[in-house]
Amino acid sequence: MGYSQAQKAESRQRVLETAARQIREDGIAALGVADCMRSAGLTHGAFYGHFDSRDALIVEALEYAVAQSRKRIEALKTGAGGSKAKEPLRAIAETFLGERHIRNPGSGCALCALAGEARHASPEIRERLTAYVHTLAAQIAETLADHSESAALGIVATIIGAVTLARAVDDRQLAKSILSASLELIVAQGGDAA
Amino acid sequence: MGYSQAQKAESRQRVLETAARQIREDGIAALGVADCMRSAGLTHGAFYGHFDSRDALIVEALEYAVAQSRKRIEALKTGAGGSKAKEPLRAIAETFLGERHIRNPGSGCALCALAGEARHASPEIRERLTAYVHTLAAQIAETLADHSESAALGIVATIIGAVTLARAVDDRQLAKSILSASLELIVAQGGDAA
DNA sequence: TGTACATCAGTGAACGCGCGTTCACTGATGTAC
DNA sequence: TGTACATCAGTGAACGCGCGTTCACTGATGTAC
Repeated sequence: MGYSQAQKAESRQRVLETAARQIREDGIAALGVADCMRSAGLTHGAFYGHFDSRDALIVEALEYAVAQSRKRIEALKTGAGGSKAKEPLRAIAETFLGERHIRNPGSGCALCALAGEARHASPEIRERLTAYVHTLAAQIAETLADHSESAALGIVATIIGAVTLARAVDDRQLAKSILSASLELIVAQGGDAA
Repeated sequence: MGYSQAQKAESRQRVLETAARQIREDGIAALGVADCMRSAGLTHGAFYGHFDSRDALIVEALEYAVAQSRKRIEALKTGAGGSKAKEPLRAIAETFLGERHIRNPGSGCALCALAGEARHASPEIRERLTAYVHTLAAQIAETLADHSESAALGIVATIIGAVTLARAVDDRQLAKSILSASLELIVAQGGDAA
């Protein structure tokens, strides 16, 4: 068939983004090399021209997803998009606990999607998710009146638990109740202009 | 070899308990029929004399684990063992967020162990975990001053998130911080004699 | 500018392995006489 | 009470399938002349 070098880079990027979506959507364990390549518009044989192994792809895909999440939260904090950043904690919590995020794990927060699986994952995966917990807690602490790292960790736990449960449960009404109750609990912690 | 009928029932129970432990410890996906049978002291061929399929075993094992959890929380609420039931919310939270529970998922709360995997599990599994979320929330609501179902759901989210994260993270100090911050957040919600 | 050829991204068949499931067989149990 | 035999829990080999990985091959790209 023949492909230029630029096309190879594009292919690789497509595989990476597909994997980053798939691991968040269906879990790390469910990511199949052939399936991922097919979704990226290639056949499975081409895979090893781009990545050393399935595990290597997964680590890179996770890094990609985590970096993406970091940027988005930073944007929420500073109120990007020209909007006010009056209540950054509320903005962050509403985004995490919002219907859009709950229904689209594939493009959402990697920690929310993978926290439950992390315990069974490789050291590389756990390491990167652990680093992201630190980042997320620090980002949230900055939005608190007292900048409390401890309070921020409690909020992170509530967010992860609420998102995980809302997605786990097969009852939409219950999911909504979990999310609104958790949002309330979080903003009450703010001590902010909330 | 030859076995009596009583021994068959014992074997079945042993397989069930082994499975209930293994799904909580390593996840549903990781449960292998051969592995589970070996852990129960049998060979894999005997499996289908006890259960229709791997999926049937998993559903039954989950039911077993959930029933066990329900009873334990009920005991904590009423302060079983002769001890006081003065601060049942604190007692429950401390048990869930305690080191012992974090380090022993195999004998702990099924929801804490499987919440993250539930999204990818069969409808039967999700159904049973959803029912357990209702139970757990109701049990916790009873310990709150205003019996608020909503506040209870926020607390459940925080518990699940804290336990999931503490187990996910590869940094023991961070895990401890998450747990103590979450405990504080929960008891502050109490409005109780906390 | 045109032609020959080396490169290499991608293809698709094949391999090895693990796992869920099946099945012919074994031998102690416990009933029938 | 003792013996013959049907039952059936458990054994272990085998099967089929899916998946990660390998590899010989294809054919467009882009360089050398």
